[in-house]
Amino acid sequence: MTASSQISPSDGPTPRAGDAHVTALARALLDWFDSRERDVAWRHERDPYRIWVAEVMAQQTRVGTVASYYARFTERFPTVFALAEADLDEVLHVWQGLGYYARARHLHAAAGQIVERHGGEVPSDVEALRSLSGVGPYTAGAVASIAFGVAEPAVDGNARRVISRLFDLERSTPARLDTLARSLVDAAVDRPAEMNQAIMDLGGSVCSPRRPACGDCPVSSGCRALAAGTVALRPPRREPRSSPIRTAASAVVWRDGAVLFVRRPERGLLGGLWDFPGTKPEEGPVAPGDAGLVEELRDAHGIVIAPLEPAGEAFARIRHAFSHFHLELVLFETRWISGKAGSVDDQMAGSATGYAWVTPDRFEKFAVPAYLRSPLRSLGQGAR
DNA sequence: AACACGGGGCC
DNA sequence: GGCCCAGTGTT
Repeated sequence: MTASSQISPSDGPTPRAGDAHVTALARALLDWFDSRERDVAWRHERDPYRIWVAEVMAQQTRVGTVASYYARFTERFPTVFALAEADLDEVLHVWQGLGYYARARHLHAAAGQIVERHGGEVPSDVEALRSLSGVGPYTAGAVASIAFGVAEPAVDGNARRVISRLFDLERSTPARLDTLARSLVDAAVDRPAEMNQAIMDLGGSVCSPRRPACGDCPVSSGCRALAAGTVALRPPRREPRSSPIRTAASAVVWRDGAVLFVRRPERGLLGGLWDFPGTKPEEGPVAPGDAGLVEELRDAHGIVIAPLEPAGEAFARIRHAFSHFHLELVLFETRWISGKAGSVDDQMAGSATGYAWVTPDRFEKFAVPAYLRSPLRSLGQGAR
């Protein structure tokens, strides 16, 4: 049995904190949350540091994907101090494959800020949290409420959908969502953590984007969008953005049984990850062949490689979808002739110089974009 | 206000 | 194989 039968639909204008609709919603959501099997491992966490890490990982990423990364990350960096003292390169390596690498960079930077400003203790104050790198309104509210019991809303994408539907919001602006989420948190006396998680979990399960299971919903009788028949319209979908095709060529440069890795700039796409040297992705559906590859390595890296055969066969062709463009990457195997970029023996050159000659047995020690994993496996199998 | 920023799951 | 998802920082 759910508490939904106790909720009467209200058709009034703007709901206010403390009104009967909000009170009934809050009670039903808490009842539902309390009776539910918790399906998220870190919901049992009490350590603010670990809660913070989990919330940052959960941004933009499904919980099922996060789980193994979370286990590895917290094992390798068990405390704020461990994270603050680590090399960014190693943090990125643990983060490899999770995407949105700025999160890892900000997490690392924020650990240093917590050590400096707060003696290594994650702050409970929302403003202090908000001033940390990579901590925005959502993460600040989530950590404050879940780790410290502070009565602050935490509006992620799931909460946004749930609230937009419960209150049938035509336009769900951040300010509007914050006000309504806060009213629910305030109505859940002394249980802000459970209230926020109930809302988010509902959005992550019953109140899904496409096929909400309104028949199983603990607050269906208080859902104004359901009553109005507008569930599918709440929240309004953002119009899809165009995703142009960009093409690029990269070089697998062999030298004495090792391959040249270059470190990508910390800012920007795949920032701080290791990559093959090559041309910049340029718009256009036409395959670039090897055009410009030899010149690019000479001009950008001061490395001379053997000229590619005119009809040189590509080692691999990769298609990878980013959220805002499609990458078509062609890899060519080639030989080093001359140029700086350290030596094969100097294995420590990597992080400091941005260049590393890497033998296949060490490929896995480098953080690379997900789309290079498969080609790297192939390279490792055929020894040169 | 609009855009940059990954990768995986779903249909 | 294309579509969808969605916090924070930057501009």
